[in-house]
Amino acid sequence: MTMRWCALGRNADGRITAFTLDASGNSGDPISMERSELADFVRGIEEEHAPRWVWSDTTRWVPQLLANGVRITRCHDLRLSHAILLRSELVPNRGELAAAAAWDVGPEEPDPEPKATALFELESTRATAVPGDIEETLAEFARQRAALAASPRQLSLLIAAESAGAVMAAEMRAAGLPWDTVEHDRILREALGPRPPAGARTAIMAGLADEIGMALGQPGVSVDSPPKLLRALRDAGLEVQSTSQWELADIAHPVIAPLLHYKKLARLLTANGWNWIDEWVRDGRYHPVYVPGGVVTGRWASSGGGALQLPRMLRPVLRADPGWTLVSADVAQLEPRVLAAMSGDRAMAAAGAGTDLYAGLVSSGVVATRQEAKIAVLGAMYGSTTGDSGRLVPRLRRSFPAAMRLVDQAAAAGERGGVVSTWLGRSSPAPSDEWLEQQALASQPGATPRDEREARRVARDFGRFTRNFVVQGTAAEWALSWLANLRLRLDELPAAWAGQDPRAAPIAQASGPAFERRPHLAFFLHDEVIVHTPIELADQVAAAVTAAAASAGTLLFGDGPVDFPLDVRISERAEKG
DNA sequence: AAGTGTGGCGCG
DNA sequence: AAAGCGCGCCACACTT
Repeated sequence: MTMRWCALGRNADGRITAFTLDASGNSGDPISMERSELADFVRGIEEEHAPRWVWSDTTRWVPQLLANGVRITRCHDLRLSHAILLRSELVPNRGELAAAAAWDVGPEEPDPEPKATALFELESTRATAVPGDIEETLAEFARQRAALAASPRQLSLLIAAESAGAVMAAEMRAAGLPWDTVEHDRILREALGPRPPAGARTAIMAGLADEIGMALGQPGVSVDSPPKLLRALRDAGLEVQSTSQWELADIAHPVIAPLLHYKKLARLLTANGWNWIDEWVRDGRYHPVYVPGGVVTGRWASSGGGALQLPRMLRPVLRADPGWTLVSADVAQLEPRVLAAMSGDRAMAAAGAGTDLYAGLVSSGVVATRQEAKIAVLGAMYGSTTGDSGRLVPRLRRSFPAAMRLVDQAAAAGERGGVVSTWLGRSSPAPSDEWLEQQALASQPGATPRDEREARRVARDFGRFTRNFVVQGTAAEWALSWLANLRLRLDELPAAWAGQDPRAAPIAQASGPAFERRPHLAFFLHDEVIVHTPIELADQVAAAVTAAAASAGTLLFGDGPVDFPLDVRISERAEKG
């Protein structure tokens, strides 16, 4: 039998059952095992058959496999797939999925760090976790296969990409991002001065706070409390509505400079200061918790440590192990390129034919400066109507009618309370009952002008959401495809080192047994990826990153005119160890 | 004391 | 410039 899928589930008695299926869905005999046998079982099946593993929830299976040094190539994550298929307007037969309500749950809370133990802890502590037993796993898989069989092909791509994302998120969490705490401490000291006692300001911040109090004529004013600070500013004669930095920046007053400086330092200290290092960096690795599917558009969310908000000033802190280096890549203007590809807008594709789409808009005469191009494009995708951005959008409408029609139609659908879908078929959530009720009330005879105004306002809000949903969501699909393709290419690379004694290959011990001799994904942020790799393979990794981007473009959009150029950098800070 | 809401700011 | 999309996290202020 050709093994195409291998489903795993647990039994009531705590043992694990594996069910293998061929392409027709015929199953082999069930295989029952103790939890302690699972890692070896998966390793053996993976090497011989490389099936698509089918399981309830990747976060409950992969971390323990990785802790035992076992990686898998492909999976079908039933929880994430259920969420997509249940809501997708492209799935015609959603009734059975809707009836399986036990599968419609959000992501689990982050577990404590999985231990490298032979015993698997597959029980969830959460009451609302998805079912993990083998019968329910097989039943849900059958429902999803039926749904996919009745749906357009691209949904199968989306399910595969989402599932690959789940594996990659677990792998990146386990491997961690190589983090130089000495450099981090140096940056903190340079900006903030020596580490203060717990809960206290640094001396530099205290000095700035004194300056602020002096400048306002209110010694001891509370800088950390926006309401109090706002009152103090207004008492000092500054006509501000908030204490936001963008409102303060342009005011000429002695308090502004120390205040903005203080805000910068306070942010650094509380968000990414010494306490953050203590909490999140272990053994030279930052282990962020990625949450695939955590954003409605399909982007990943994160939980713990603010992985998606690492400030630029801390980028020098990312440092490869001795003998290793970091290959970083980001896509130039991913979202407008995705919009050009989705809409088939040939003029917009042509503007992006270089490496800089914004520069392309300038040279084709649509706008005068690169800055204007950026503002105009973002305004078009976000639904801006006022300011410079809103003023520039009509020019785009003339130059790129197909692209603008696509986002305008998505916005119109949202304003009507409708649902829109991404290129691969992820659908937006319907508006809330409250929203619908508000729209209904505003069209009743007794509605006040205020009712109508408010209803129109929230309608436009929802239209901006659906407008952006199709672009942001499709960009997330492109990025997932890119990453998944890259991962497969990276797994082919160690062969390139053949002829060398594998025992001589550099070891990244801190990344754990599954990653210590191979290039691996280390970080992902919407349109940006970082690979941690032995130096010898860095050029090949860079080539793989580029090739993967081309593959993603072809996978989603065929051989269309839109390309997705990358900025690829190999870290210079790594030293041969 | 613990939970919820808000302002502010970091990222794409 | 600070309006227009999506997030997470912190400190403070207010509620229970």
